[in-house]
Amino acid sequence: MHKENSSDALNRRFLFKKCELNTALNIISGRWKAQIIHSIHNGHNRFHLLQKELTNISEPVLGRQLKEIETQGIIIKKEIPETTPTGIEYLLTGKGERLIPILDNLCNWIKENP
Amino acid sequence: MHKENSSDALNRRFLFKKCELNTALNIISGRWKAQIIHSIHNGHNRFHLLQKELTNISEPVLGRQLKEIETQGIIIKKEIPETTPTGIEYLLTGKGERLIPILDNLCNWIKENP
DNA sequence: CTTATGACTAACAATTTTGTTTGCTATTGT
DNA sequence: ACAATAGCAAACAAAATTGTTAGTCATAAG
Repeated sequence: MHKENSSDALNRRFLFKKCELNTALNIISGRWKAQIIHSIHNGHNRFHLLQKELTNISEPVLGRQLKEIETQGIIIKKEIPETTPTGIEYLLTGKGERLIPILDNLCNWIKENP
Repeated sequence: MHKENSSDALNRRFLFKKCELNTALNIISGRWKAQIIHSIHNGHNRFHLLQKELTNISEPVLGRQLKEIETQGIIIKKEIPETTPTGIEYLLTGKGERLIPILDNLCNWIKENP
């Protein structure tokens, strides 16, 4: 986990204070996070659908990434009634939705500046 | 370094293929990179100026981050003539300049969605 | 002749991130 | 009875990122 007072942790906090840009990047820069957010936006909004989309991801890894972006308020979980076992839907929050165009810009930036 | 065939490396490549978004994020998601790009844009375009801006960064770390964003074509180095020791200026390339508004959007996104 | 400057680099250690193995829940289909 | 489904979680191992220590070069100032 985190060591609170390692140089690494101190530097991370220094950057968070310096500019919100670093906070934002911290949220979306995990290995699968941006892709998960995009995939949910494209309708792959169930655990097993995401597993299919992200061929090589393992269950614990997907679970962790989902939990982290949930903690950051990018997605929320919603139980689907009358399903067994109880299905869970992932939905983008407003914050999450407003991130989508920025991710698209990033995508186009690379396409136009290879 | 890199292990070419570790699961981690394979997954990274899977994502690069899946969507350019992941390539873009890979370029800017190092600990200091986005902040360095922004600082250069704001005129802190010398090695020693960046060191002052990023209080706690060490020289080897700054050197590495600069080299990486140079390799990605975000910045270029330029010798300043008639200086001893020879000074180096860092300049954003076109690709780098076109990244700035996107970083600003990310910054505003967090400010507006805390 | 020692120290300072500007701009690094290699080698190594600390820390964090990512991935793996194993196990769980409750219900339905065979 | 047994496997299958959907959706996880803890504990651990592997790998990558980040930070540290020590050194380089050429010139100029004290």
